[in-house]
Amino acid sequence: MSEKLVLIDGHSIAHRAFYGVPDLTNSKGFHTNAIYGFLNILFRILDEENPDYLVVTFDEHAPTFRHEMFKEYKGTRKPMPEELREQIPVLRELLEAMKITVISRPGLEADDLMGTLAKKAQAAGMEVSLVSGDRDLLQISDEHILIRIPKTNYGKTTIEDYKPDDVEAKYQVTPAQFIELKALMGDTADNIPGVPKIGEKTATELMVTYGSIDGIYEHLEDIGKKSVRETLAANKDLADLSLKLATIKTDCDVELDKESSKAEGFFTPEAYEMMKQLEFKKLLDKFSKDVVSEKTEVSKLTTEECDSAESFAGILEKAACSDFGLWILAEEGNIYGACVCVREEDYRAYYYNAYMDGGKLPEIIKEKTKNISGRLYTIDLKKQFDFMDTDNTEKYFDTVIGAYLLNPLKNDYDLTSVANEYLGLSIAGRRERFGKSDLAGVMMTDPAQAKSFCADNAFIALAAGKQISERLKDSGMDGIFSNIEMPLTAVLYNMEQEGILVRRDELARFSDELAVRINELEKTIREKSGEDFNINSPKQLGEILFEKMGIPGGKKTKTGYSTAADVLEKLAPDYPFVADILEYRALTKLKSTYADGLAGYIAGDGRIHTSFNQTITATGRISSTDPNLQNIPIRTELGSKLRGVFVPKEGCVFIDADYSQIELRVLASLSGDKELIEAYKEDKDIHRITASKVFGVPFEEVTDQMRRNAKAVNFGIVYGISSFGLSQDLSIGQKEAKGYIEQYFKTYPQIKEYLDRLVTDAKEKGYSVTAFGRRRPIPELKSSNFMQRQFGERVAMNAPIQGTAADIMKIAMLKTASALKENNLKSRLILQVHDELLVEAYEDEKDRVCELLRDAMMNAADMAVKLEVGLGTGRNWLEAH
DNA sequence: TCAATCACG
DNA sequence: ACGTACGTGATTGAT
Repeated sequence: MSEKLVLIDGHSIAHRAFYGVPDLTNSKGFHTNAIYGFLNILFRILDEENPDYLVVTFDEHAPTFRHEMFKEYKGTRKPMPEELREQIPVLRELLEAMKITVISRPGLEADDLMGTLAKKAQAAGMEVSLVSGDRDLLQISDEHILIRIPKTNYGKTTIEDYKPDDVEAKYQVTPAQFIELKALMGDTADNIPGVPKIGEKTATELMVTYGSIDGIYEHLEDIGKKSVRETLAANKDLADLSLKLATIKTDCDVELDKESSKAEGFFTPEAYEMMKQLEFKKLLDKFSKDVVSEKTEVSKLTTEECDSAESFAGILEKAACSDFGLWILAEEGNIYGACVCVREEDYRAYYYNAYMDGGKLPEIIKEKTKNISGRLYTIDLKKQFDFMDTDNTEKYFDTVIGAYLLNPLKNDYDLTSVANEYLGLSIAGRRERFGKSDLAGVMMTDPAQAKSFCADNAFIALAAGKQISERLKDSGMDGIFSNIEMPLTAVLYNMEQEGILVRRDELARFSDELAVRINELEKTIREKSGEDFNINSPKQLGEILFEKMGIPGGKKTKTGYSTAADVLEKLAPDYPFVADILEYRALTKLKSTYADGLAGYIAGDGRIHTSFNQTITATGRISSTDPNLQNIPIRTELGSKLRGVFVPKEGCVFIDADYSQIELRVLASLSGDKELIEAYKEDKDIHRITASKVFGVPFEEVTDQMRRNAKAVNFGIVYGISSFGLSQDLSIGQKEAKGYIEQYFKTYPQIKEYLDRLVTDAKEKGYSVTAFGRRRPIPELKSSNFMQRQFGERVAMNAPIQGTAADIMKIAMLKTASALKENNLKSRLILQVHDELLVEAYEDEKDRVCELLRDAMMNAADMAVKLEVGLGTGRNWLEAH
């Protein structure tokens, strides 16, 4: 079989990708969409073609022979936007790292290099595929030269393939004629004034009839259309020039170096490193698959398999005398195996396959990890807790949480990403190894794979964990890691296990009630609009509202009209129809997300078990998913009824405790602002006091409007205020908003100083810090983009405040959990909503729990401003709040 | 898979 | 001249 060569037009493909792939930047604000799109096309071509050789060509900045031929020649491509231009050198660097031959020559365009290489390769008996976004290349198409033109649409790439037959089928001309056709149409040199331009239809007709531009000029008199005839007649020279400029050279001084152009070995560590910087997660997975075999040797891990549960127990017991890795292979409550990893000279892993004999393993693990003298390193501790003791967390080290603390901005802290970041190892993740099959299946079909997966986890937990541990110490975060995050993992695990009881019947009834009103609204909306459309589609709704019904209220979003609530609310008083839409929206939201949505999560025990995620937020808060129980409605009366379906179990009541304005109190404390601290000491309505001070009126004379404004400013301050943001929130002019802010800072001058300091410090360090030492990197502060920098500054002001409040709440949770335990109480923490805790308390423990809860929360941190806690009890969540 | 929307703190 | 409040997650329609 003949050898195959793939040639890629680097500029043209990057260009196409740039416009075809949605805007993409890495966390440093560097645009990456062209590179990303290019690589996608590259890998797709490689997969499809499996070529022997691969060459990428680029244009050079230097003038080409075409410029010499015609001084006003500017090339056929549009000028590049900066976001694309900056990507080209990085792309070339990456290709170099992948050991891909890149050819460019001053004085020649990529087309010419490809044309020459293609024709030469064909002459040497090779099959050639030429990939470009530029149809001019079709002239090169030949018996053994396939032209491939990728089109990137909506993120999907399709490739049009052209052999000479295909060119003829589509354009009715041969490849050789094709370029004459393009020249005739004038679009190969459209920046040259005076070049004749003939429409595609006419041009094709002429080419088909006369075969070439020369042929056309020979029969100029025969051309029927006067305008066409005259255009051509007037510009013969320029038509010839246009053709010359568009003709691709096939005789450049360039040769294919077979040795260096071999299409193999792209997956180098250097390339991996670059892709990591670019944050191409999907492509990294592709890489790790290919690099994994070579890398595991470097890791020097040897794995032994224990032949009995007893021998595994012995090894675990011995390992637990010093630091060791432990990872349990389990799924949905079933345990399939476990692996211990220790560091002797190299890393040694001991695996036990418990598939046939799972019964003993949980006991062994519980018993042997009870009193360990070293530290137990693992990955994703919360999931491992099904088979581990939740009590002695001070001995545990979860690499996932550690890696999160070191950089809370990442998306993943899994095996693959931690191994790569802290050890430079490429370790395949679960999906890559097992796909979607469940562990039960893997244990049967490929137990060796299960073993190596389990061993890798134990190994990486230990090896990466040591690195992470060091870095935590260096950054002063070992304290929050060991004293807050690790014990908190156990608390969260227990909360998830507890779950919360939900009245399924009430939920269904509420859903039915909503359905009735929704149907009515649907009918009214259709009648009033005279149209049968999908009200849930913002696109369709926007068209009905602003086009068909002619309601004023211009465009906003990229895709069309904004129909967001804040826009519609301004229209609602004048248009009852809009008010109907708003009500419809509110009700369908309640029904789909909450009434119906929550019902789907009720487990066999009648309770909803959410997941509390400890490694998601940038600020240190926890988040809740599947379902999210941190956004259950409360702000509207109708919505708040949903809280009524969350109830304590028989014999219990709910105790709800929430911090009063914790973020503002944190701000007052951290800034040390005398006025604000004093205001809090007065123990009166803080927004009213602020209004009184800011607007210079006696406390008693503050109007509701003034209080509202002051409250908005207080919020704004915490978010990293801007006059625009405040003006939007209050629907006032930006000038007026600016005035409020100035007055506020005059009232509380140390707040201003503090916020400025936060920004300065963060700029200097590159990260912000909470009162407890939790860091958040803010790369945006170094951005060349004004918007991004501005965002970075707001983040620098907000993160320490939100983050400190989050730290305090976490401490309060730990205190609460320990206090419940120490007092041998059966009451349990079940929910956390950022500044609120919900406890399912036994009736007879109610008073003690109230006391202990208030105590834990108020004393979680010693602040300049006292932390106030509001307590409530009730037979459901709504009542208790 | 993304954008728009809206629920919460 | 730009075009913004901070932090989340779920549902929907369009692609």
